Formats: sequence, C-alpha cells, structure tokens
Amino acid sequence: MIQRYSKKRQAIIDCLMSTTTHPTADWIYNQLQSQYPDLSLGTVYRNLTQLKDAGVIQSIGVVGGHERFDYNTQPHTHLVCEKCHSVLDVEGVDLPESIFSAAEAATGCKVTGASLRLSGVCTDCREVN
Amino acid sequence: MIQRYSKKRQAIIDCLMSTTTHPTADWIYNQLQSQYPDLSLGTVYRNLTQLKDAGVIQSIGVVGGHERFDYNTQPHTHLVCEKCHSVLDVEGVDLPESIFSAAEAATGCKVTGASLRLSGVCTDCREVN
DNA sequence: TTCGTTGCAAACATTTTGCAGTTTC
DNA sequence: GAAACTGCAAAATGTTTGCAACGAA
Repeated sequence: MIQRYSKKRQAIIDCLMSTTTHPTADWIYNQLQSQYPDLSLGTVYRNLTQLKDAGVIQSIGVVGGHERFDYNTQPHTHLVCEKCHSVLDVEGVDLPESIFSAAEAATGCKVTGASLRLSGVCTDCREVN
Repeated sequence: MIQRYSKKRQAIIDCLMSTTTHPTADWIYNQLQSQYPDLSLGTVYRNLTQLKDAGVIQSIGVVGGHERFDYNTQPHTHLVCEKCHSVLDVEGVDLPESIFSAAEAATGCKVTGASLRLSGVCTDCREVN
C-alpha cells in the first residue's frame, strides 16, 4: 500500500515512535508544525489511516471524541485518565491467550483480537484533587 | 438529575431494555419513529447523555464512529464484528478483580473500571464469506 | 405556575475528500 | 513521465446546543 517515501510521512512515524502519549492526529500536527510549517492536518489524517492499514501503527480507539494512535502494535493494556484523558501503557497486566478460545466457544464467532482498557485517575490528576 | 417523567425518555429506556444490539442513538431514533413520529434525534441524544450521567445506562464506547449504548450497566465483555460492526455480549469471559490492584501497582494510578473488548467476525458475516 | 423536556434548525468538532500542483522513483 | 503524495478548502459525519413552545407536577 505504501509505495513511496515521503518526508512528512516519515516525520509522522518518527513523532509517534518518540512518544508514549498515544497521540491524536491534531497533537501530531501541532508537534510537527515548527519543523514543517506547510504540513496540513489532512495529510496527517491520510497518513495515519494509511499506516494503520499497512499495520505499521495501531489505533487504540476513541478517547473523549479523539482517535488515539500507538506505534506499538503489540496488544497491550491501556489506562485512560477520566479527568485529563491521558492514556498510559500498563505493563505486566495482560490477557491470557485462553480468552480467545473461551470467547469463541461462548459466541461461535471467530475472535481475532482483544483489547483491555482500564479507566481511572492518573497520578497528575490525583495530586491536584 | 432526572426530575420528571417523560413519555419519550421512557420509550428510549424501554427500547434499550428490549434489545441486545447495543444500539446507537440513530438506531433508537429509527425504532421509535413509528410510535413517536414527532420524536427528534436531538431528544434521543439528550436523553442518552442524561441516562448515562444518572447511571441508568452505560456507553460501551465508539464502534465505527458511532457511540453504542447498553442497558446492562454491569461490566461485561463485548465482541465487535469487524465486518458489520455488530456488538455481542460474551458470557463467561470476565476479568479477574486482581487486575485492578495489579494495574494500580504498575502505574501508581487509581483504577476505577475495566473493559474488555474483543474483535472478530460474527456468525452471520462468517457464513457469507 | 414553575421549570424540566422537546422539536427544530443551526452550530460544532472531528475526519474525509476532490482537485490541482508537487515530489518520488 | 507516471503515479503517489500534498495543501487547501469544502464536504461529510456524528453530536451538541439555543430558543421558543410544550408538558408534568
């Protein structure tokens, strides 16, 4: 699907690779603004869609109305802060493989993926309160 | 928060209670169209937000760009069909309570909720293919 | 009579798309 | 030079909101 090199696509990849914030399209756009003043938000969206389809990155779903992206395509657990909508990786809290077969047995469906999303209050927001 | 009775709000609740499809606002609107021809989509949205805030119903998040609602407010596992975006309850595949404390230990955050969403192909879509 | 609830339409926010120009190979 | 990629602005999508009229208590 991706057939050519593009400076801006690479910058988007690098940006995603260098953060653990699970950013939105708009956040990436703002980050790259200084380096690429002529970058357009449409290009960010187009590339994110393309990279997602190519399996280079992953969407971890919508949080507070904004889609969040992750360079880490391995399945892993996330925690979403109810107050500030930040998204953190949760290490060491993973799903057993057995849930796939259990779910297939329970539903008769083919199960191809699983994602665990926790909600809570992050350390920053906890202090404020 | 909810201080008065309203025929249309009750109809929305009844509609949600009588289905296992985890509907969207628009689906509910269409269902009630015949019985309440003057119902407006805005009212459906307003009531869903209100019922969610009151804890009467639950949002199970956004699937393919549409927020899905559930009368069942108990935490339970869902399976989302990749092809038709239908959402099924998965019985008997639940998360151990221990993940809460494990996640709190791993992140230092307060963890208040957990949701497990599986993706796959439902039985209907499997046949077609 | 008060004020919550509604219909309607306009506003809103995020994301997608058409097109003409640019870049990569 | 062909085809992918881009900026720009307009369109599309799902959801929210302001306001005047309506309905419940």
